[in-house]
Amino acid sequence: MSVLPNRDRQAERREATRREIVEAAWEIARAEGLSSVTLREVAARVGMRSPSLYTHFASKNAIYDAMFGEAWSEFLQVTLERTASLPKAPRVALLAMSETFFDFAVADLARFQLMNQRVIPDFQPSPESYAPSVATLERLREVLDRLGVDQPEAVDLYVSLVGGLVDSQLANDPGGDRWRRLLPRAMDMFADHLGLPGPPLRSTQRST
Amino acid sequence: MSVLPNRDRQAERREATRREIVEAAWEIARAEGLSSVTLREVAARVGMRSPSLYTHFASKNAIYDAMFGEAWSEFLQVTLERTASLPKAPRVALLAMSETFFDFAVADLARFQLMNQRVIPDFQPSPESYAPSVATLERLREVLDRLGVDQPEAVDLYVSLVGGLVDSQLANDPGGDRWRRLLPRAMDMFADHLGLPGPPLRSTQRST
DNA sequence: GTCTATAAAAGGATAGAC
DNA sequence: GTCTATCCTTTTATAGAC
Repeated sequence: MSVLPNRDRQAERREATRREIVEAAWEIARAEGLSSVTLREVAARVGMRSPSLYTHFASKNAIYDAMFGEAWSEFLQVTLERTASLPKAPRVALLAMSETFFDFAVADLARFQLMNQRVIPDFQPSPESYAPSVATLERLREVLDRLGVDQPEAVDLYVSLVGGLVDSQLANDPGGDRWRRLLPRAMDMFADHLGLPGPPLRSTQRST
Repeated sequence: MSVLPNRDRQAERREATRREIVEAAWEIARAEGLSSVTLREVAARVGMRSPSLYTHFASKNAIYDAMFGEAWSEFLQVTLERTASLPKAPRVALLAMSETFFDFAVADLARFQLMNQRVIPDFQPSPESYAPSVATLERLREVLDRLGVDQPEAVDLYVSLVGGLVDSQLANDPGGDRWRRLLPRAMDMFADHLGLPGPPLRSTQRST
């Protein structure tokens, strides 16, 4: 019957409600597009009226902000797990990482747009929500460096290369694998360029 | 004083008004974002009231459709001009093309989003507006083939590579050139991968 | 071809009762 | 913490006069 446990339970309940709201917003974003998220529909999905959302979020953009932070936190976690133990061979490791990133990005267009593109004109992530994205890139640099990708420009090139394949996949063949199948070739190209050791991931093939 | 000249003038005037409307929509899209285009503001910019727009376009999405078609037509024209006479050396030609594409894409975020990303949830381009994008890719395949990039997968890789650099530039360094500077390196990497002849575009540099 | 008037809906956000 | 009530704005689109 002490006070603190009650406070804890209240805080937990509050946090759970916040999560419910954000999850409802994700559902709408996935189904109807990021810009189609409305407070009314979010509220309806959690069994509330829209004004009640203001108890938990200061504005609609605050919900987008929570979504942004959550998405990058998830990606950071995926990154940390995937990079905790990588294959020794640099090329194999590069491919494993790329496939992880690719699959995460391609699994959810709305999430990808919120994380990496500027779809909501007046939305700017807060420093707290931005932090996990910085941490992710930091971790990526660290791992790439250990694989022999030690030039900053090469890291930029790697990010662009994988990101470009994701983009093409989402834009031109959503749900398919036309660009995902290019990952081994792309990683070989990249590894060859940097002179990374090891046998090629795929047998070199001629055009005819 | 014949009839047909009058008809012609009317048709010209009508077409000019359509162009004015689309140009006003572009201005708003560039200034406030693609999804912030509203009929009221478009109308205001051309000195009309919003209902009058329906004389020229059946719906708001019809305006987006005209914008989409116009953007790809411009890009097709830029592509045709740039590829009409290319440097003989494959690597130099690749770089020249990439720089043209990159600069066109990076010059206008709203245009890039409308052309290549799915920012407006319920917008689907009409076949007529989609046509110039098909023609552009066709022309690209043709030119790349002549440069020695004759595998379909290599074309996909090229498109992703340049597109990824554009994406990174727009997302992480808008207005800058951090990723544009990587174009020569990226083209060398790509050319090396395909065994294209010619000296590298940039001197090979070590990491230390 | 453009206007006024207006529909009809939906949007984000606030005030104040409970 | 959630509600009702409501504000005020904005949105796309239509009807009908001129």
